[in-house]
Amino acid sequence: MTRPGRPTIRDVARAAGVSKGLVSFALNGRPGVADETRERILTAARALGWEPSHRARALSASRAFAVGLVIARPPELLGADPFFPAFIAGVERTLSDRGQALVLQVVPESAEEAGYRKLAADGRVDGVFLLDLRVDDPRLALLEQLGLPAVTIARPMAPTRWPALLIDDRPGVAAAVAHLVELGHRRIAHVAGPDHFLHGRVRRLAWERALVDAGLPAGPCVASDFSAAGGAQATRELLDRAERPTAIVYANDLMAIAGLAVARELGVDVPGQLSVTGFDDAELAGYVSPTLTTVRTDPFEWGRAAARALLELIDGEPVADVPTPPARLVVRASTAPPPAPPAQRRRPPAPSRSEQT
Amino acid sequence: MTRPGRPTIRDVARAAGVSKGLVSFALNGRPGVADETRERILTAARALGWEPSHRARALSASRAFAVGLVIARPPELLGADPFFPAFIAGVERTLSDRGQALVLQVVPESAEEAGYRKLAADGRVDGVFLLDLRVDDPRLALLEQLGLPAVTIARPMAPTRWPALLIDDRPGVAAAVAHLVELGHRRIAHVAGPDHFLHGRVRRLAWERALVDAGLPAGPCVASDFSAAGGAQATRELLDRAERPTAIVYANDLMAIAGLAVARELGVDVPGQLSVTGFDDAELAGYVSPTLTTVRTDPFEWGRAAARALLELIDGEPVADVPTPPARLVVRASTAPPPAPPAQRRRPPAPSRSEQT
DNA sequence: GCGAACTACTAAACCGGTTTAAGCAACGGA
DNA sequence: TCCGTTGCTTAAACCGGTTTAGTAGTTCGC
Repeated sequence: MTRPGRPTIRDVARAAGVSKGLVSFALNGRPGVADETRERILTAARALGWEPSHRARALSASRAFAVGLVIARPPELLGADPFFPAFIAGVERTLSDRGQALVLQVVPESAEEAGYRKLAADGRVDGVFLLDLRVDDPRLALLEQLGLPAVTIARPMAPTRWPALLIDDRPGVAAAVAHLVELGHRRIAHVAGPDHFLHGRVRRLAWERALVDAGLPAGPCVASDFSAAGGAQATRELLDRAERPTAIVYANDLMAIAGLAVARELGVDVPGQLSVTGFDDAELAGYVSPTLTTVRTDPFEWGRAAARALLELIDGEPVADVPTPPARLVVRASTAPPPAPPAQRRRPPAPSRSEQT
Repeated sequence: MTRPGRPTIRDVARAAGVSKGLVSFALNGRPGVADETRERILTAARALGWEPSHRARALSASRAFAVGLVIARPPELLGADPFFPAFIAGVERTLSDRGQALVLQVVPESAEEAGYRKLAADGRVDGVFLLDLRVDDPRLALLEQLGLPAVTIARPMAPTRWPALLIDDRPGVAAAVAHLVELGHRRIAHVAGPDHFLHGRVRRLAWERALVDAGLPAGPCVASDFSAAGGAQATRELLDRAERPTAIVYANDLMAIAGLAVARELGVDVPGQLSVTGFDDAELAGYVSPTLTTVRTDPFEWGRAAARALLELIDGEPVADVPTPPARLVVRASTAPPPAPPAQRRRPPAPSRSEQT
């Protein structure tokens, strides 16, 4: 009498002439099983085409064998951000080797907390990634309260019990500013991301710091929102000012590309009259006109590394913060020396600080 | 003695003074439970803060309460495509109300089949979405063989047992071509997606058909790959030809935007000398220069509808193909009348066919 | 020659739900 | 008065693994 459906551990046990428990032992490579018996069991399992039921294992082990990702951005913003797909692909690269799955939640911003609560309550995942960190991020306390292991993408301001992926945007921004300074720019503006996002703030502070390091006065900064619409609006604002900047450092490529279009509409030549840098190195960055000087990051690698750390954490191993390779400035055609000043207000080149990385 | 951890159905049963089974009955609203008792059970459950273990339920019901999505595109391509995040967000909107989760797999193209096999073998999901349909898609047979319910996004060429989300790109492309024809264009080229992708082929055929309908000769077509690099390359090829097209219909926005940059590099004014249309209406489409005339689709709504259909299918209900609202042409600044021909080769306006939608 | 220790294995409990079969009480009909 | 229903409830099996406790049979030490 053939029972329909997938074979279970019972069928294997019967076929090998042993008990269920022993099959489990043999499969999990535990000691106390005679070599000859283990071989017989594995052969029987293979012959039946048995693989253990993930669901049964999840129940008895009280583990989900999955990790979660809650995304609380509006879809428009997601759609243009090259970060996510690459990050997720990297995560999968690690997960797939280890029989783990990725559970994704895309929720309205208002439902973010509920998203994590639900993943935890349902026991859908054993841990989560914390993306788009905010200043004083309330999710850190939430996850601690929920007892849900997490790896933070970038290091939060307040110390936490969770390991962090050490992403440092500062050298990238610093390199962009240094590049502009080297070209001769002195009025270097910034179009920032929201200041409550850690990466928004960090990039802004890095820009500020780089100006100081170059001995330049503080430059104009417009807070924006990482969106194309926001980038366009911010650019218009900067170019409307009496004293126009000769260069704009954008906090991401999407805003920078929108900025290119605005400059063009206003008849401001890039890079002739205005230099522009982005951040991310999205695919389009190399295919707009002029091609965009930007900072290249490696979200795929981040995903791999973050997933590895999270799985180790879930396994109870002690996990330290994970370093990542530094970002690299990619110089293209959107940056050039500033236009010669209309009135020759000559000043000596930037004082103090002689070196730049 | 307080037992640690989450309360289980046992605890609720004990608190309400009934058996486990009755708690299950009460919770699932099954008949045969006295009203007074049901109330008592629900009260006890609420007091204990109990919610049923998803894992236990999954085991005994042989259901995962989750659906899957396997994405086999290279991450660069994903990153610039506004389709996915919006589609996924729409899927979630449906899922989250019903206690379902989304399991995502991003795999190398070579591992696509393995991705589905694994989702099925692990019992991680009860059904999947089939995206990026190909001509003679082998996954249709695979899923049938695996017994994994599916909803196809767009209707496959060969009939299947799976319901399809009826997405018709043709009216969108037709509207774009009609718009160009109305402006006076007669040499309308196409930069196509890969022809083995259904949406690549469908858009190309729709373009061909629209030319015929307008009484125009077949136009030049360059097969490309939906990427910015591909779009740029294809554009260069078209603009290098002896007889340049006066308009190019691109199969997606990403290629169109890359095309704009190429035109600019070559000194071809858009829309003065060349009109350009895209497909998708990505966020950036409204923020490049010139702003892009394109076809707006609604992937969020598609996600909602597809998820609804898939859940019904999984529940064993008969599911018909799901209609979707038609795409809409969004006219912006990248289209205009063609330049006056250098040599006045006068011909009467397009014959036959008088109406266009 | 007897208990201790070890090896190889089995039986049964367990994870936390759902579902089936059975039990009990009250009720209606003949 | 007895039987057949109907309504409510319980006990137990079940999903398919993991894990613990326990049992034979050997080997070792003294």
